[in-house]
Amino acid sequence: MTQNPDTQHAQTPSLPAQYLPGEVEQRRYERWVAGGYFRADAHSDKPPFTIVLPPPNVTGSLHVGHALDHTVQDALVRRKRMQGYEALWLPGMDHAGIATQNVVERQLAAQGLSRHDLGRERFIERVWRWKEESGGAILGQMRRLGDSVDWDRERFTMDPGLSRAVQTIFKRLYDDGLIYRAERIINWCPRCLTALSDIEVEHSDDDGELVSIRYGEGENSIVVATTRAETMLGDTAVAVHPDDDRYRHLIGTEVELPLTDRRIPIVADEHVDPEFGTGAVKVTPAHDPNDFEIGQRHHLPSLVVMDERGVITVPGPFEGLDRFEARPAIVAALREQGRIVAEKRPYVHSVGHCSRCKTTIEPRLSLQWFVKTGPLARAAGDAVRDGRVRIEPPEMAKRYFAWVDNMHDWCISRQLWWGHRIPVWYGPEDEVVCVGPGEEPPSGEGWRQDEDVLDTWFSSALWPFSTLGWPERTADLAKFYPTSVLVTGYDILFFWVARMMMFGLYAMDGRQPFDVVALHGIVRDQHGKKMSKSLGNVVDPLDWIERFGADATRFTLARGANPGQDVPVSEEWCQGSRNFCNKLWNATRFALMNGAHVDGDLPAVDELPTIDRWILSRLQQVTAEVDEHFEAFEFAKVCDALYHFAWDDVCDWYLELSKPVLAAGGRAGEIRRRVLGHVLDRLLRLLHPVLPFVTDELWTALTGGETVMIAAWPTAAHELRDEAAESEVAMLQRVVTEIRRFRADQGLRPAQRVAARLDGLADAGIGEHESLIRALARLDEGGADFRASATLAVAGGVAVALDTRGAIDVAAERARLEKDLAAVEKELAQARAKLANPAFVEKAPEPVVAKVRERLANAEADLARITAALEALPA
RNA sequence: GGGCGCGUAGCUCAGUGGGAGAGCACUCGCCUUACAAGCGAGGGGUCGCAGGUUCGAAACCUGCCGCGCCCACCA
Repeated sequence: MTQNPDTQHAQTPSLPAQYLPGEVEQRRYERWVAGGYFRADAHSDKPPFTIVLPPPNVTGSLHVGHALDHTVQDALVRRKRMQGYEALWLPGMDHAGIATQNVVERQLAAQGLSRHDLGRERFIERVWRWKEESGGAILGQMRRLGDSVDWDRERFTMDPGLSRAVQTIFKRLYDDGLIYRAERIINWCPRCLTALSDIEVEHSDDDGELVSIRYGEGENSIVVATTRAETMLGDTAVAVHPDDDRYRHLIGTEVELPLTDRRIPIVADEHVDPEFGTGAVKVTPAHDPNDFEIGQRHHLPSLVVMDERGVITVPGPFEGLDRFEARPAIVAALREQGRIVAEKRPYVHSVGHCSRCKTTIEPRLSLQWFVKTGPLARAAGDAVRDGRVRIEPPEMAKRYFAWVDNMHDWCISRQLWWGHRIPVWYGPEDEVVCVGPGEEPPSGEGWRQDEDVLDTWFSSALWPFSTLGWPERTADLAKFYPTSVLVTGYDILFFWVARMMMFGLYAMDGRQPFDVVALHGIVRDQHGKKMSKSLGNVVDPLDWIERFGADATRFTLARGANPGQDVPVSEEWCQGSRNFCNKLWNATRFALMNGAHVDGDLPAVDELPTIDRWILSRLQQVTAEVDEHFEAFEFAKVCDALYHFAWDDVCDWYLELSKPVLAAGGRAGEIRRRVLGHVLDRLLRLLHPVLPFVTDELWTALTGGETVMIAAWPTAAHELRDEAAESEVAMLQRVVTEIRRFRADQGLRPAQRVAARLDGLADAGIGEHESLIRALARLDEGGADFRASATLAVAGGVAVALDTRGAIDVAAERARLEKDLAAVEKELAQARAKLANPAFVEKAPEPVVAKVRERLANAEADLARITAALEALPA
């Protein structure tokens, strides 16, 4: 790193030349917490703005996806707080039943232990210890990210209060007939040894083989096709379509089931597709959901042929074999009997896997608890349909409807230990008593509580109101429900959002849990690939925070966050964000060194020079854009607008244009100091939601205020919009850029002073800025002795001539002019063609036509100017 | 099988009816006293393909090709 020691000196700036996030972030966060700025007051008069944090699982630490989620929420909350809302961001964590239990079981396994070695009570104690450890790590990460959550209201899904909420709603649903217990086919994980809900099953296309097996003998035999030969031991029928002529004569007869001593009926069922396979289906009601339905319709018995680990239990040669060992063994045995008619391999079909451990799901007949989703799901769909709840982006609503409108009953019992125990007691005479909170469970001989716990999403579904104190009628609930925005990834739309809707509407008497669902995408790597340990492209947010700062990390994520779209990130982009923070740092540092300050009102507009009116006008425009984009959850656009305003307008132009007047001092200098202070003040406020740390550090240094956190959010002042100033500065910028390009083309080094005369500035309306133009383009006053000239292209048909005293590189200049000429001629041809088209002139809106006319005029003027310049070039 | 989305510069993405953009990367020149984590200038795209609508299409419609995701009781 080259650094001129002389530049480090003199003014003894109070701020170092580089932004060093580490120390600043820690100090700032402690002050925010100590100042109580994160605390929300349920009794204030301010309008509420509420976000409940989607509770992270206590399974480890936060990943970069959480960092995105938190950044978005923090930005929303910080802005609303500045806007004067009573802003509550409520933090907490999820006990994450099966996921957490698996983590702890893996830890035990490493010591050669299983949960059964410890027993239920000691195992749960062990999980609680892990929860403290993991939870503590997560809280630390949230602080590092800068989350402005109300720590006094932190919740955990297994807190006593939230557990009461679980019991309360369970009891209420049970009494309303919306929770029931039944023997059904459920998704069973033979490794986790628990039932799973439909959405905890991931389907993938796996290779299998479809074998055709002849059941029965001779004329009355029938051939069935299956991918799961091992389940044939549990077959209790063969089904064919009632209209299938091939099999009509067999309906009502029985066939011998091979490898067993049983005979099974052939039944007719509409469900069978005559086109598929042989058109005859083996029916195994205990091991296939469709077959179960067929079995119900035809009163078939259900034979369970496997235990909970997927091991065959039918006495005989296959007993004790795992289901995947049994399959080839049974096929081999059948082949020996000459019963395998055809095999098709590989046959790709969809197979369900446990979302936690990837084990192949075994559909299994078992007695479980269910939520009857029909009425709840209908209400959840209607709330979105009638506009009470808005889903952003709206396209995602389609997915939501597709799901809530086709929802099966929800299996909520889990054969786990970590979670909310099902509040149901069974009596000695098979009595069933659902026990509400505060009620005494039945006691006495033979009574026992259900061993199972609830699906972890059952308690998550209560999160927007259980965290506010429900079922008590708390001040929090009155003030902060419904919550304002739910921010989460589209990947848990079904898992969580739909279920919060169902339970929220049910428990809160039809009041929705949130007004808006703002969905973001998944964080991916710089090539759009999903992050995974095996690809080695996982980003640890703490790593980035350490190296680039929390603000840079947040900015990188927010900058990629288009609604509902995945967010690609990379280390280089985070570096870029860090650089942006540093840019802000140095801009403010420059301003402070030059005496910029914030006090009182701005000078009257008519007293302001063009340059100030221009930057103030741009500021209003950006303020309006930022507000618009915030309201639309367009965080990428919020970041983009502020990035370009800060870097391009403020740093590259406004500060550069200000250097002469700041150096000169006087009244003009004083005005500039105040406007500069004002612009930075507002810019830092606008950036604060996304970049909380660096903006607070700079804003307090600039203004002497307490914290930018509670500074008022800027509103756009339309009276400060000034199109004349904007176009004047645009012209100035074009002239400066043209001269710089000429210099670059001519190989004139920046340090090389060039004496030159500028003509045409007054015609371009920027005559008063000549000295500024000279300063930015590094041109000295020219003498009379010009030997070469270059004429610069400028909009509006105005040419500004620049004559240099020294000889120029004629070839280079000619080449450039010829290139410009070609471009202008093309432009000219296009504009002429358009205007020559009567249909265009007639039908196109007037402003469009006017614009083309203007383009034509400009092009004509440019053509003349360039031609003249070419002719003026020495041969 | 059903549904959704995407295809724009080397990479990642904005742009939804009127002169092709940004960040990063790249080339050239610079320590020009806020910032080399910087400054200035520049190169680079028949907007997936083919039709259609329109005075005008990257944008709207249809089809095709390619990619991704979600859902599903495909024996």
